[in-house]
Amino acid sequence: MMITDSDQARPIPEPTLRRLPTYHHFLKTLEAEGREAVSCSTMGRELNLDPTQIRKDLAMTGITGRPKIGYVVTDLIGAIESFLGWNDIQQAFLAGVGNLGAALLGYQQFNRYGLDIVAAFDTDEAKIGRQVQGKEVMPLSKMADLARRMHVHLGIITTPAEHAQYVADQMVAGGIEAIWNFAPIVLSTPEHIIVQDEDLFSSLAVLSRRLRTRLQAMQ
Amino acid sequence: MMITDSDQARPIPEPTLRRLPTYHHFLKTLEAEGREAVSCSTMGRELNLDPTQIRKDLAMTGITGRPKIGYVVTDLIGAIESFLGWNDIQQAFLAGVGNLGAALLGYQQFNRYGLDIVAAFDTDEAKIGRQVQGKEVMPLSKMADLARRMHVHLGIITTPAEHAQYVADQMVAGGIEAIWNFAPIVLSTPEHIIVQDEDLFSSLAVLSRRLRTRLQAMQ
DNA sequence: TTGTTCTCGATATAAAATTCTCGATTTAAC
DNA sequence: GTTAAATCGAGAATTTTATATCGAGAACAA
Repeated sequence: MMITDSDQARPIPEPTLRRLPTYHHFLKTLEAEGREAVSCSTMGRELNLDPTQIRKDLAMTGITGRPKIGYVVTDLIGAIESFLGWNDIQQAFLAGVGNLGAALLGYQQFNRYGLDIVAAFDTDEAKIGRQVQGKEVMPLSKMADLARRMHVHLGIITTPAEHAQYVADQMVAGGIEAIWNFAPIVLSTPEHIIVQDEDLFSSLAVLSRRLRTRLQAMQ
Repeated sequence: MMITDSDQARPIPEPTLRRLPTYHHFLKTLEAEGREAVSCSTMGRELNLDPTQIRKDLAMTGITGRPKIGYVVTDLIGAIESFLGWNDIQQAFLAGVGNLGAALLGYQQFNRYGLDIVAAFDTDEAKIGRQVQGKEVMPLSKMADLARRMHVHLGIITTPAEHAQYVADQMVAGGIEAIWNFAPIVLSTPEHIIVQDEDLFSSLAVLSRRLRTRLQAMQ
């Protein structure tokens, strides 16, 4: 019987998933330099991580290394990409063409990481019909219907907090399976919907607290 | 002897810090609705979190609740804000006026969360001298010196990965204490510098993997 | 060939975070 | 008053995550 990573009984730890892109990026630079192989010890030194932790993370992708050598760089990159599903590109809709929404629309890099934002939606009449980063902004009212017809499974919410729940409801109505939510609220969605929150303020809180503690210690 | 939260011997768990803004935002909406008090059970139901976990998180801020009642909403908001240092506003420099950098420059909300981006820097001649979101873009070469003269302690990096390390070095040279890093690389900085990484791709990885697993399960 | 060094991978241990349990306390209803 | 319901706060138990240990395998130098 063939063993694939989807046979894994236990879900992948989220900390592991969050570290994989770090490895991926580092490996890409190694690849660009022409490095053939790399060990966890080397990576650990560069990335300030425990080598054992890296080894366990990488093992999750199903790849195996060789004693004394480590892992083949290109294989490792491929393993991470296929593990994360970055090979088959997902089409996505984005709702909320403000500062952040426009920024995400312009992130060409996403195309290399499994994500293609194919359309943007907003309720602001001034924005509808205009092109932002080369993508046309359409009325939010058309989103659900279009999502269903185009079989789009992924939605990105970059609206203000107060509109995020409505947008999420529309996405669910349109048959969207997963939501990348940049609004700082907890969305209420059916059980089966995958929601990934990306809250800038969470990150800012960690930073603020540390800096405050530091500055206070210095008086 | 007065006990303040800075007397805490043990560092605050990062997961706790990351959840505090979630509570804060929820409490703000309660406040707007005129709610006087709230219990952990109520919050837990709304935010899909364990009430005990919320209770422990809130206890970190030093606030105390009352049985049967819960916490006073406005007190709680104040406790979180002062705990995170969101009351005294930090001036910050931002380097890298691309899509994301420009978006952050336009985030007026930051002013209410202890952050004021006072200047932006870039190496692109086409951007230098221009106003972005009402803030003038200056040459990166002037950043370190200005940081020192203006006593700016916080730097935000929104450059492409390949320039992030150089920018970080400049920030450190300018006496900056803390860096909010949006570039997807691990910065190498002196021990005492606080670095908070905000990697969109980490978040995307979690989402990608879950969606891939889901779609695969459905064939 | 033989010994040395490096690294993987499995297992064990430790630390951190979450969840559960329960007594004490307060409010509000009876 | 007395009782019932709700909730806090402290501590225990569980789960998850991170780190340490160690044997075996592979490359390389002598």
